[in-house]
Amino acid sequence: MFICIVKFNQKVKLKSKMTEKQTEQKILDAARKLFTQKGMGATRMQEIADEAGINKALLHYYFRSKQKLFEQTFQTAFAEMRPRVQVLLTANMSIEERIGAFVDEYFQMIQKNRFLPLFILQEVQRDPQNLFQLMTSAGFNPRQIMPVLATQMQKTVEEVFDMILNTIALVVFPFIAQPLMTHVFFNGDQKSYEKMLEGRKERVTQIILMSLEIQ
Amino acid sequence: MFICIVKFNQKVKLKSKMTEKQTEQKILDAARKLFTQKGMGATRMQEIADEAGINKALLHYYFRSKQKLFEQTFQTAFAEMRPRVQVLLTANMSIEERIGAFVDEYFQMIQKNRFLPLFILQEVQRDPQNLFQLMTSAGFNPRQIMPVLATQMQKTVEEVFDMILNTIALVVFPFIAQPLMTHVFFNGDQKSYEKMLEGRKERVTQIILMSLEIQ
DNA sequence: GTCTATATGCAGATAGAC
DNA sequence: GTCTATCTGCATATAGAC
Repeated sequence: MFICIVKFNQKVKLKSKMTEKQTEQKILDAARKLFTQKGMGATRMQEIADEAGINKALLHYYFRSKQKLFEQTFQTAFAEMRPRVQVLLTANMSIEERIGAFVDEYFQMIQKNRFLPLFILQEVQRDPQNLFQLMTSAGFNPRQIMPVLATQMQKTVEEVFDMILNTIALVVFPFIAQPLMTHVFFNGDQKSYEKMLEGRKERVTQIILMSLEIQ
Repeated sequence: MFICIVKFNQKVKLKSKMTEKQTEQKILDAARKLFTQKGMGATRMQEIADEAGINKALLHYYFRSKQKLFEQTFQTAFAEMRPRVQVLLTANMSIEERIGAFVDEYFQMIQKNRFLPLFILQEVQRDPQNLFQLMTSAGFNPRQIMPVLATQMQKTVEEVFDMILNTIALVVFPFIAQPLMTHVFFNGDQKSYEKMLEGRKERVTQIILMSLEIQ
């Protein structure tokens, strides 16, 4: 009798655990897709359920509330972009190579998460406290890199900050403005827009390197 | 008797017309402030009413629906940024001066409408068709400037497009990313961030002019 | 774990008094 | 024109069967 119960429990636990993982992941994928595309405020739980191919009630079973689902989704997304940025800025290369590599990696990351930047900017507007808290608990804190880079590059902190700002602006903006640019300048033809951006990675790197010689 | 009625009507009309203008303007100001800060989806009619110091029902009296209020608000905001951009690109100056003037004017415009860019980018995501229609009916169509500029500057259309994209990115991005940048790099101190941006107008102009000599 | 059915609350919109 | 009170619908969240 005792053995029987144990076996039963094990079986159930095993099965349920696998299903759990699958369903949970499906939900997170769906949530991420929709949250990043439309922002938290405009995304409906029903849409997430449909996208995940499950029932609305299951969302609450797994994540209790929309807010909690959002936080978990965001933390995952945010964790993905954290290590790359940091590692590159402390890698063992010349400044020029590191800038090139940084632009390169940053470009790739944004390309894989096209909606992430606008999503973050949106959420910062909507609920700054919440987002900053999430950032902190995700271990995102690139503040300290500025003085380190400054001494390594023999530049002032102001110049380094300017460089970082310019780099991010030139890399990120084409993606967040893509639908607008496509419509305004290419009559809605996305292919033309993307063709126009070919080789942009190299051009941006060149611009950043040149900008360092201005002062 | 007849005269009496006329006088009465005139008086009422006069009074109501003045009130109308005041109230309507108060609503539009409140709506613009909130829509541009939080986007249409996250802004509540109640919030707009509170901000305008009037009742929720009055919003519907003046603008029938939230959608209509939004459209009217947006058209006003959009009309403000249209003429500046166009005029500058056809002004009678050297290319260098025109780029400097363009950056200058664009900077000032964004500074006066800090939330407009992110607002536009958000709405493009949320409802592209609607926004593009509003843009068209606001007379915004800078597409034709690219080939004109290209011949004047003796550059390819691709190079001109790149220049425009870079300019907008470098000017606009610091504003849309301001809350994030302020928090991440300046520990929430907005003054420090803005101090860091001093003289940015000139630096951006320099970068753009230098970038033209790359190819 | 997953579903259907339902409760709860809120936001947009309307009715009607003044 | 402006208000209070109310309707309607939708979105989050819960209860409970399987």
